[in-house]
Amino acid sequence: MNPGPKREIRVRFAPSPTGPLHLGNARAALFNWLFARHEGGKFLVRIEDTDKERSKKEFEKDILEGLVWLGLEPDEEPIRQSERLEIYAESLQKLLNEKKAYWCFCTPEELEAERQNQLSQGFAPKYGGRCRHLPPDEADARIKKSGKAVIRIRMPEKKVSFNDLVKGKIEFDMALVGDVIIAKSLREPLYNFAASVDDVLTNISHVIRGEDHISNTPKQIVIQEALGLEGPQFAHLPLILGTGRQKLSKRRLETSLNDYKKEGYLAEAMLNFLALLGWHPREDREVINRQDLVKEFTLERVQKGGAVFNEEKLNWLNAHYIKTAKTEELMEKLKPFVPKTWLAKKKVLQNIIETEKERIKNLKGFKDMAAFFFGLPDYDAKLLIWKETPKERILANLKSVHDITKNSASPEPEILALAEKEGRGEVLWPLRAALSGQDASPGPIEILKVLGKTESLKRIGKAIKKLG
RNA sequence: GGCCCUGUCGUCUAGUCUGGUCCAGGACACAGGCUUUUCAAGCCUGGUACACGGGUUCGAAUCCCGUCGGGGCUACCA
Repeated sequence: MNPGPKREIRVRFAPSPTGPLHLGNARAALFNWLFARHEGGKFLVRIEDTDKERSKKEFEKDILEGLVWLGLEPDEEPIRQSERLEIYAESLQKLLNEKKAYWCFCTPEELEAERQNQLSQGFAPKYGGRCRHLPPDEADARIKKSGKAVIRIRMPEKKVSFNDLVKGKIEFDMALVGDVIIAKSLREPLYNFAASVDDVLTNISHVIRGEDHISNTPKQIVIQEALGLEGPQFAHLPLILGTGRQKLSKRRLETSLNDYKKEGYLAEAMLNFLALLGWHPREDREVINRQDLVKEFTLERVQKGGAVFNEEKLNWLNAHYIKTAKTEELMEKLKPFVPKTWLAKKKVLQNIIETEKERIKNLKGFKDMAAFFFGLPDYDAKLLIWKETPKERILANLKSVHDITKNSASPEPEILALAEKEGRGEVLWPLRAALSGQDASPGPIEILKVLGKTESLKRIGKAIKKLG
């Protein structure tokens, strides 16, 4: 609890690979990373895969990939708890030898009956301590015979408090908790034990995690005390909530960060958004890049209350980052989202991106938005008509534009002049419709430039035919 | 039920520690307007919040007490 004055800052992100990396986890990872970078410390990743049934390699992969995407790569090779069983067994044996932990032979059925009984009488469920005073040699004999026993820690009946770096002082009465199970066997440690051992053995200085772990904290402190090792400081982050302050919806929870990537969100936008969920810089600033995030981040400014996930703001940030991105960079990011044939026409694609940039909401939507540049969609002749303008006038204007485009080296000023004379809507609308085949698109002159003379003439010609 | 955390616009939040400059500021969203060939973008304007009730004080979003609301945990899951 009393970190030395020069203790090295080491934080960890410790997900269990029982599901994809979701928003809550991603934010916990980000805050850890930010804290480490701000303090000049190290950011580590630990895979908590002690639950053999639920842990899956594919989830581990998803989590690690998500971190890479956000640029939150660990400073040391990630470690896996499943590969550290020896270490936990040793610590477990040590506690057993020192009588700080003991074997418990109660069956799950007995325990469940006890729990129900306590609940029905209005008591908080707690282990009664039947096996607490079994003589060690008797326990050893039984363990050799049946092999079926779990390990419990002797919970001291005292109050345990810690100074949470975001919540302040928190105190628990451990008399209410009782002797909790810390392992299913010597080689099957449970979460609270494995995490406690790892945090001290890997020299973690600050444990920054979701507040769903607050009630685990005193147990972990007791375990670390029993081990005789100096524990880390704790900081518990408010949870991300769903609409209505309810739990984040199942759908949202199951939406992995990588799904957002596939939907066309930029890592920068996601990072910015996640940072603002439960944290805020000193100044009123909504758009804040990675570098400034690192510079500004402190745990003191982390919000205490839960934050509702608000996708509209994410969308706005995403559009903002797209709008302000360099075309070259945008092109790189767009690559996985567009047909290969488009990529072959690099220069054209670049011009298209330039014209559509401020309209793009997400990378995925770009394809539909820009498709008309590569092939004129079929459209109804009615689309060419501007408001109440007679067909004949539209036709005449399109013909004039066709002539200008065909004969002039730089047709833009002349088209504009024509539009001034004949009416902007009467000239520009049908031109735009003819070139795009859509009711919404960038301006006609811009499209014309991207399309080039030949293709533009073809499209205008087609429109004239449609009207004629 | 018990234990713990938490409560400023619909949402993210500034302000709370160190009471007055806050009849509460910014952002997203929304509404209206400007611009405009369309859709966007941009610009301008607008509305909406200190959960409630008591104190303390000349004065409270800020301090104290209570109530209510929300969340987490209560596993041989993490």
